[in-house]
Amino acid sequence: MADVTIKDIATALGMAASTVSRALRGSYEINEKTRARVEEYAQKVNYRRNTVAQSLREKRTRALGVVVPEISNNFFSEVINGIEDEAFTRGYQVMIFQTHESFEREKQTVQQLYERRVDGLLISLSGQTTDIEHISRYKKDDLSVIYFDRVPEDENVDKVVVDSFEGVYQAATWMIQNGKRKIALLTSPPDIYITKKRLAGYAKALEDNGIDYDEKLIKYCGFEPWEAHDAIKDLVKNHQPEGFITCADRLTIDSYEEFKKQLTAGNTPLVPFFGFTNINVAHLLDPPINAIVQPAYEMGSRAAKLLIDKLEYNDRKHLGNRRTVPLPVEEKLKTHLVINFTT
Amino acid sequence: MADVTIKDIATALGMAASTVSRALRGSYEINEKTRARVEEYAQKVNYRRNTVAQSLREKRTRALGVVVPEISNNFFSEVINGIEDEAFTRGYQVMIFQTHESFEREKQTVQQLYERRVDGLLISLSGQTTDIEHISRYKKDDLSVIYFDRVPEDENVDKVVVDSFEGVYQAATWMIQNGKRKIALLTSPPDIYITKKRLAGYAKALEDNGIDYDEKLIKYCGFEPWEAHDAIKDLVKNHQPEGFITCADRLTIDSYEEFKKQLTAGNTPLVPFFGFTNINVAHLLDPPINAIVQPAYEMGSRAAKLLIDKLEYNDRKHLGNRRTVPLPVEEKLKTHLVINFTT
DNA sequence: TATATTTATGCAATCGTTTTCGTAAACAAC
DNA sequence: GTTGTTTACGAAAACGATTGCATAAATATA
Repeated sequence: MADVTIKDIATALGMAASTVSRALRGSYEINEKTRARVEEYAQKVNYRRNTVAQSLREKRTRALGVVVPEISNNFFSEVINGIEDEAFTRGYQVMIFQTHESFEREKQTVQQLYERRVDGLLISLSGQTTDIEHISRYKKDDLSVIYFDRVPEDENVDKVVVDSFEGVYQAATWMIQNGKRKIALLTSPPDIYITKKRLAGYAKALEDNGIDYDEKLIKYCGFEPWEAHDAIKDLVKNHQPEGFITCADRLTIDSYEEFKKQLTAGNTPLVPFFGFTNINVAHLLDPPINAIVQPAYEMGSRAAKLLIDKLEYNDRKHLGNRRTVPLPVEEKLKTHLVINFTT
Repeated sequence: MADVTIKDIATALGMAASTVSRALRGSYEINEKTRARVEEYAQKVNYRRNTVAQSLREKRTRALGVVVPEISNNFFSEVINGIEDEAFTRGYQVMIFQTHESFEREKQTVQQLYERRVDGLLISLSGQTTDIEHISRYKKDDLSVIYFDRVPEDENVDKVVVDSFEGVYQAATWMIQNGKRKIALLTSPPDIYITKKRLAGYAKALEDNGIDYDEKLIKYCGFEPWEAHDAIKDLVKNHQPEGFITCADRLTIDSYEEFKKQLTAGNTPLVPFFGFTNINVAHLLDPPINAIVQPAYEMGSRAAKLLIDKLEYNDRKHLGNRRTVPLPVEEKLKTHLVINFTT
């Protein structure tokens, strides 16, 4: 049978659709008895409101779009977890999409999300994305956006990030305190914003401890496993680092894999290995891996909270309160070290 | 500025909304010149169709609902990956929700999804779910459903599962071929459908090799880590198994953790450890873990394909072709063993 | 030239809800 | 008993896109 609509209920009960609508949403101007009748009947015929119609009418969907490079990545799935929880408790629903690191797909996805009229967007940019015209072309009134993790450099957008400077600084400092001076750093491509932060944290730790910065210990890698493998091979062969720091979830696994291979082959001594990683089995690896853990869940829930707050603020502004445009927010979350490997 | 609508374009170009609509969707009955004018103008004013309105009118959303216990679980995120890819290429979008193993939340979520008028639903049941009235109460015409992984026993529903009987059978057989006879099995609670399958596979492998079935080597665990920990402790202390097989992703990690602890403490010899797991670092663990790998990505894409095929079949039926009700489908996917540990 | 047929477009209803604006009926105030 | 006020509800117009039906203009046929 087709769905039962508000109109059906109205006819059945001999009243107007508007009355049923009001009764169902508990309007104060409906008589208690009428409300009870409507509710009872609605229950009986298993009425379910049609959110599509409601969204059209109200010009809002109570849906949020989430765009990430890859869902099956511990970090992102934890972030999504956080987003979903916050959204759920605030009565929003979440549509999730992945770009597979493709700019084209990101562009398409954002457009589709806009066409679906999601109320807001939470996005972590693809590896290929260099500018955000494809996102910012939508008016802020039409689509609120919060960036997280992989954010644009742009000053005028809201974002939630991790303090990578601090994270790398801490990891490098730990290395140095444990007597290591030749510390290899594997990180993302050089022109990305976040790469610069990481490099700066690394450099600062060295500087603070009077160690010379050696360009040859730095490797820039993309998303292909072989890039990490090659980097490790080269480092081991030509520079024999006394410790490794890797700066992304995938990168960490890929380099660790090769590192372990080199270790087993006897090409490198057992040295500490630090990774920006959220894998939940870091302590079960052998040799264990030290982790710079990003508060992924929290990043998600904070970003979602920020977005929803913004949406509800936007709503309020229509009530005629004078509008003070809120400044762009940048939330910076702290990483923490998990030491599984001790020298 | 508010969105530009089809009507806006119509007024601007001095034509009717219907003409614009037809031009935009490339109807054959629109003059080439008119179409070009409309398209050019639409482009210019950055027109985006409003999917909400379209969905209301067409009575379909081209959205699929996905409900899983937990997103941040390698298995499920891989499944989602598969779903999303298939859906994307077929022009559907995906809304993802998690139940956190709660029946109440599952019920709420399914209802919300229905109210949103998703065209179909892909669901893996929560740990607390024992019957599916909360799902099947929606008429099949209104909401097509495909179950995957954690499916109901019901014969009348479509599902995609893994051949757990075979998976466990193979793992147990491998153990036996490697000279192990006292094989511990850690699995899900006893009354669940899938548990029975797993037990049967285990029992059959023993039987085929003339080994007695020992009830004491079987442990049933829920989702709490301590349950796995306790199970391992007890097994090690009282039965000294010559091998372990665990039957779920979480369970595998939790038991392996305790197993490793016991191993380090010298309470158990180094014996093979088999897990139903999709973690991508199984080979990097020490001792390495043998995996019964489930084709998670494929499970997702198959389920999505099944669902979309069904939806499009349902559409066709309105064209008046005589309707043959398709029988419920059960697709059974093969697991495969990944041997990282050799005796 | 009158009629039939295409071709290209407009009109208006529809999808299911919400909401603004009325307005009868009931009640209160004087 | 006339004039306000509530109270409770109905009528109708949105929201934006699609589509069946009607029709004017252009072309073809007789």
